[in-house]
Amino acid sequence: MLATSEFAHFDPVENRNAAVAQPAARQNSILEDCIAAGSVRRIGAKEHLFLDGDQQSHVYLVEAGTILLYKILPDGKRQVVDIAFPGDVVGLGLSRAHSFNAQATEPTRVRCLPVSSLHQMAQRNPQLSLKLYEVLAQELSAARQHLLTISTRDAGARVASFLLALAHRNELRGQSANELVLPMRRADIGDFLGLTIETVSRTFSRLKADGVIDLDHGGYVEILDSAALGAIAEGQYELA
Amino acid sequence: MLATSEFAHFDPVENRNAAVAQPAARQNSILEDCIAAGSVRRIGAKEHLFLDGDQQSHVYLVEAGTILLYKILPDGKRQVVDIAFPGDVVGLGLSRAHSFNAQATEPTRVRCLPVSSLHQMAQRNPQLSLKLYEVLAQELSAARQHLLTISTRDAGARVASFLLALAHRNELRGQSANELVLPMRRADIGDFLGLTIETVSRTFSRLKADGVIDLDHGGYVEILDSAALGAIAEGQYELA
DNA sequence: CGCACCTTTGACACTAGTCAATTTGGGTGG
DNA sequence: CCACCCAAATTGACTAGTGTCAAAGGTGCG
Repeated sequence: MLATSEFAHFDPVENRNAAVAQPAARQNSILEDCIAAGSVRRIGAKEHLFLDGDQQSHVYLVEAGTILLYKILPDGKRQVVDIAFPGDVVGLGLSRAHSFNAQATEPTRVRCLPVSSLHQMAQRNPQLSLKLYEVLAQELSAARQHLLTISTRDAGARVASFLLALAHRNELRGQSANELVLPMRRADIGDFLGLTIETVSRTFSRLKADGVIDLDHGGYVEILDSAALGAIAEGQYELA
Repeated sequence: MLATSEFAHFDPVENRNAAVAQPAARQNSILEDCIAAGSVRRIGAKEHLFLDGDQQSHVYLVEAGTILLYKILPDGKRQVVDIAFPGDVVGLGLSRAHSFNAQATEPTRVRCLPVSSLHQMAQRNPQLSLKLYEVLAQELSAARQHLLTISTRDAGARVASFLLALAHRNELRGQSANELVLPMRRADIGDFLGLTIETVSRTFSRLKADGVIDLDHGGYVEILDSAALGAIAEGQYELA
C-alpha cells in the first residue's frame, strides 16, 4: 500500500502502468525507524490483520509477506483496494475505525506501533509529521492511478500493467525484473483489477500462448518479452 | 474534491453511494481561514486552473463554481478523478508538480494561497498541519470509494450513486435534496463514472422513463423517487 | 436566423461476466 | 509411499451490458 506514486521512473510518460504499490523510496527511514520500535506480529495465510470497522489501534509496517486491503460490498463482491508488500505501511489515516479489511495472502510478519505513540512522536518531530503527510499523499496518488488503470483499460492491459508493476518493484529491490512470484491467488488479482477469476486466468493463458510470459505453478511468472508486455499495458498492442 | 469520506452519514452501511466529493464538514474553518487570506482568481467555463505537469505553486479553495480534476491517458481517453465544488480544496500534496489537470466546467471563483505560505503557516500551527493531514486522508478515502463505485457497479448504479451524492451534498448545504443542477456536460459525467456519453444519456433517459427522476434542459434534474434511486444505486433494483 | 455544440436515440459488435465442467496441484491420512 | 481429496486454475459455451458507429433532434449563442 501507499508509496505507489513513484513509478514515475517506471513509465516516464504518465505513470500509466502503475497498478500496484511500489516500495517507498529508501527514505521511509524516518518512519521505518519509528515503527521499528514497535512489536512484531506474525499472521498466517488468509488471516486478517484487522477488519473493516475495527478500531484503528495500530499502524503496521510490513516486514515480510503480503497484505491485501479490501472491502466487501453489499452484493458480496470484493474489491481489493491496495496490496502492501514488505516496506509498505498499512493503517495510516485519522479516522477512528478502519475502513477496510487487511488480510495476509501468505505467512506475513508486520511490526506494529500504537497510533497514540505515533501521534506523540509526530508532535515532537516535524520531520516525521511531514513524512506521514508525504506517505499519505503517495497513497492518494496510488489510489488515483489504480482508478485510471481499472476504469480505462481492458483485461489484457490491466494484467500486463499489474505484472509490470510487480517487475518494477522487484527491480527496485535489486531482484530480477523478469522473474516474478505472485504471492496471491487468481481471485485476489481479479478483485484487485476488477476482473473475474476466469478472465484473469484466460488473460494469463493468452499471454503465455503469445510467448510474452511463461507460467509455472506456485505463482511463478517469467516475463519473456517485456516490450510487448509494455505495449499491451498501454493498449497499443492486441493479443493475437 | 477531497473531504469525500463523510457520506458516512449518507449511507451508514458502507459509504457505498459515495460517488462525488462532499463538502468538508463545517470545520474546514482552520484551513479555510488560512486560505481566505489568499488572492481571488476567476476562471471561465472550460478554462484550466492548472495543467498536469505544472509546477505546484498554489493551493486553491473553490468559492463558487465547479472544478474537474482529470487525467488524459495516452490513448486519448480522459478520466475525471474528482470534482471539486465550493468549499473543497484543490492542489494539496507534496510533489513538485501537479499530477492532473484542473478545469472549470462553468465560471468559477477560487481563492489561491502559495504553497510556501501554507507550509510556513503549517509549521507554526500544529492544528493546521493536522487539518491538512485529515483533508488528505479524506481525499484518499474518497478516491478509494470512487474506485469501488466504478469497478463494481453497472451503469445504472453509477449514475444513481452520482445523483444521490449530489443530492446529499445539496442537503448538507441546506439546499433542496431533490432538485439538482448538474454544472457539467454528459461527457464530464461519463469520464467521471467511467462510462461513455451515450451510456450516460441512455441511463438518464431510462431513469426518467421509469419515473425515478425528471429531466429538464440546463442540467436540471429532479429526483422523484429517491428510495428507488437508492435501490438502483445498490444494484438491488433493475430498471424496467 | 443560422450555426455549432451537445444530447438523444438506434443498430450492431465485442469484451468480459456467468454458468458449468474438467484438469491440475498440494496436502493429508492410511 | 501412495491414493485420495479439496482448493484452485483452466477452458468452453453462452449471455448481457457497454462501447462504437452513425444519424437525428435540441439548445443556445453569435
